[in-house]
Amino acid sequence: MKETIMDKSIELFAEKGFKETSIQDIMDELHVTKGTFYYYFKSKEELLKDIHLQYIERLLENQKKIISDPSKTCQEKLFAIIYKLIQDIEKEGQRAKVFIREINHLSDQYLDIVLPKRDQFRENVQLLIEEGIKNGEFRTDLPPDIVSFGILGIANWSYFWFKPTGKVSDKRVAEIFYEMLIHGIQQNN
Amino acid sequence: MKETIMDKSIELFAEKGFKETSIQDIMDELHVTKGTFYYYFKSKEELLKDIHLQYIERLLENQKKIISDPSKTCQEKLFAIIYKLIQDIEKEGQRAKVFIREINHLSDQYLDIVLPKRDQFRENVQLLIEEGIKNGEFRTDLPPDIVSFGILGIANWSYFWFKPTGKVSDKRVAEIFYEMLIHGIQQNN
Amino acid sequence: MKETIMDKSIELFAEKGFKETSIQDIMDELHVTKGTFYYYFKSKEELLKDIHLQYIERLLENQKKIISDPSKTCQEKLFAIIYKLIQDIEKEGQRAKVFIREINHLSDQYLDIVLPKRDQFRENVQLLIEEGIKNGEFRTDLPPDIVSFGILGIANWSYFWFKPTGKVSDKRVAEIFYEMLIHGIQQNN
Amino acid sequence: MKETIMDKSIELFAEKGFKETSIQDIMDELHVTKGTFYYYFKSKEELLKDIHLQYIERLLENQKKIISDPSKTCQEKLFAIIYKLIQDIEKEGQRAKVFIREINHLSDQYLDIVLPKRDQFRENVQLLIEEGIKNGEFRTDLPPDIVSFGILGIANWSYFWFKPTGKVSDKRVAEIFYEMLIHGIQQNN
DNA sequence: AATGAATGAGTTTTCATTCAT
DNA sequence: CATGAATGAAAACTCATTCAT
Repeated sequence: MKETIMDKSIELFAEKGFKETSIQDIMDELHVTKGTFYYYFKSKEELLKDIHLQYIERLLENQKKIISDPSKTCQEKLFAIIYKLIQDIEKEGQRAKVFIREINHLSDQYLDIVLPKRDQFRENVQLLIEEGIKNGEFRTDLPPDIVSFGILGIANWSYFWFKPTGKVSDKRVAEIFYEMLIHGIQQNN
Repeated sequence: MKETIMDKSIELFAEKGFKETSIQDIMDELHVTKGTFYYYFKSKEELLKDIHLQYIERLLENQKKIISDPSKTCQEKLFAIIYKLIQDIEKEGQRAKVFIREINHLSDQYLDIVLPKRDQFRENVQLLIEEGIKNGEFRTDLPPDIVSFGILGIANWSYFWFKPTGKVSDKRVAEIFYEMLIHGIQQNN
Repeated sequence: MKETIMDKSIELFAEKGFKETSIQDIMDELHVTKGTFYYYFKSKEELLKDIHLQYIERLLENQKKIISDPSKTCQEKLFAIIYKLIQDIEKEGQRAKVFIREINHLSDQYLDIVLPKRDQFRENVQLLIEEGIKNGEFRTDLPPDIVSFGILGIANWSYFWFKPTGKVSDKRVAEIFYEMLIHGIQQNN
Repeated sequence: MKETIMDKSIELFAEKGFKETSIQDIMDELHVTKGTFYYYFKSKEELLKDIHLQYIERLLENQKKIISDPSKTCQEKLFAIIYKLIQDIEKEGQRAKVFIREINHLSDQYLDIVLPKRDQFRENVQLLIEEGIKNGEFRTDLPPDIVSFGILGIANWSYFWFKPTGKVSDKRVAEIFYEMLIHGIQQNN
């Protein structure tokens, strides 16, 4: 039931927004009464925290798997991360939407738990860049932290416009972004 | 007065969020009564629409100025657009925050007015890329629409992390992102 | 309107209790909507605080008038205070009931305002006793603080049993208590 | 278990109030589930009734022991009753608090059981006074019913202010009140 | 005896909006 | 232009109670 409530709330939060979705709305769709919600969650905000935590933890896990693969170069790992992020929109689009859009409805108490994990995801990308710089895969004249923000910007922003139903596949988008990032958009003669 | 209300509401919307800010909150800070609000605005949502419209129109104007400058190459124009966007965070950070974050509180009726202008901003970037491809400045093997989304992702995402008070200036960030985009992050031997 | 709400709420709090009376109950009887309540009061608890404060301040005022009368002996003043307290049940019985019974529904924040005034009322009785001891009216071998608690106990407890409609008048009850206190209940031969 | 629930609920009712304490609160502290409560009690109100009944019955028993002691004078018996009441605060303070403060949360159905016993306790004091009047121990010019209310007022009110941890012992307080009642507070020359 | 899930009616509170003055 | 009062619909949350297991 707890899982059911989370799933349905993600669906509604993604569609209408956190503030616009009432507990009533969620429970109505599940054909159970409002009181039931509070048997499983302490508050609406706790539910949102759980959604965030579950999502970022899965994200970190995936990232870890990719990064710790010794058979891949840094460039390949970078592609894998970007691909995974965009691929997620298809399968976990709603979760991602909520994760990116509704973070500001968490109060400090919960942010203290969620934000460090979010930061770590970005930091791991930075570490990957740094490693790539050391081993000669990446340019030495670009600051890895800013670059990591740029890369995540490209990928995360997809949630605002990418439609899985469109004519361009998630893999193709990832490839284009990867190409753009690796070789730049300038024409080389 | 209308301008005063808009300014104060932007301030509060940016800080606390649209839903979290009541008309009362806004008017309290202006030391006028709630009723006054409805003399100047039909509804809270109309206020939000006005904020969005004002912002995107100024953005489009700036963009137009940059693009229509015949003395600049496409690459220079691209840099100018990125720089302008990031520079805005410093001067218009609150407006930008509201613009990016609170779009989903506009109902269809208002989205019909705002969204086309938003799209046009992105489309203009795409047109710039296309022009650059034609004149040999940009690579021909990358689809301009996806690239334009990527570029805006890099720039817009800054609103989530860029602190004007930090040790890296807006100009420097813009330069790094520009470099990254133009030449790519790969080390070339 | 604020006064009307207070009056009606005192009536209902006295009859049914603070917790048992909902804002709805109060406003229903006044034929206005619930929202109106929050135009006049910040919360239900603030209303209770206002009731307490209004009551204890009137009590202190009356007490001051009695005590500062130079034409009365301490014994006469003591009688006046007791009489006033019991007399109040007839006219202000509901207020008194709420004042005595519902104090524990005020949170610390409000208790800090109300309790010092309550204490002062008791302390003033103690000061009166002390003065009477000095001028030879009262026995020197009884501690004035405990005595003051005893006196207030006798008077305040009336709220639990005294019925203004009964066959004994408020004045008669005050006289009996006064006699009992002054000369004791022992038969002297 | 039933006894355990009663004990813990008295503790919590005394501390936070009847309405403010939920069944959940009580059972949480006992590390059992809410459902268990309804195996032992029909309702929350029945629990409160049981607490009241248990308390007043013990009180009546004690009173009976004191009153039926043929070796004591009425004055001695009166002292014993007052002492016992105040002494109770130390040992049974929480029970007493609930007994005095939460009576109004009992509905008529239960009041019919509890109130007669409460009244009887007071009436027994009245009977003691009447006996003392007959045998010449007490004044004949004071109505025994009102006097009994006064005596109980003095004693019961202690629950609102008497702190067992204070510097004055329960016995000393009882003695002072007894003296005050017997001989009065007036200075006799 | 005890549990765990669910209910439903109620509670306080918020707030966009209206409107006579 | 601006105010102050009122509305009404909805929100989050609480909790005594029930009941199958």
